[in-house]
Amino acid sequence: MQYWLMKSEPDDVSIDDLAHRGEVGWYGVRNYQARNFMRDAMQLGDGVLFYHSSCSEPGIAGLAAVSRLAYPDPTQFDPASPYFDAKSSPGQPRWLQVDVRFVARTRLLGLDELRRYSELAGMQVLRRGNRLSITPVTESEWTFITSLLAC
DNA sequence: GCCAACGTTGGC
DNA sequence: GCCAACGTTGGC
Repeated sequence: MQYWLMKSEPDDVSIDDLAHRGEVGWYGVRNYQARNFMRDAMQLGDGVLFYHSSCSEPGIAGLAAVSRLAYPDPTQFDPASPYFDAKSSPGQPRWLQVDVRFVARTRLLGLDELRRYSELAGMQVLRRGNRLSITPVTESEWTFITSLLAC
């Protein structure tokens, strides 16, 4: 069992969208490091901090869980998709996704607030210039954040 | 295999 | 819209 922070642009898929749909495919990852986390490390039931990025209030907006192991991301084969990859093929898919299911909506735990806790100072998402859309979260970080959000 | 150019991410 | 950070591409 591991824990992850996964970024989504709320204009694309927000925590409310996930709450409404129950489960979504995490399509559109086009970074090898993030893909490898999904392929090699994610397990069913892993905890996910659902993070809203590229928006007016970036931060953690809810909780989710990995509900399906890595499988090919269908958008890579769709010429109409912005995530189309001509160098990928169904026989040799380059990009993968997992499914995540809704667990809870939380208050928005903003980036500014996250930065205030020394317990979270090591989080990858807080590092300057960080762009990785999926990052591992330690058990102590997970425990700290979920207890904050339970209040 | 180096590295400059380029593109993307994402906070501000 | 700006710009820092950094991953990717491609010429050599």
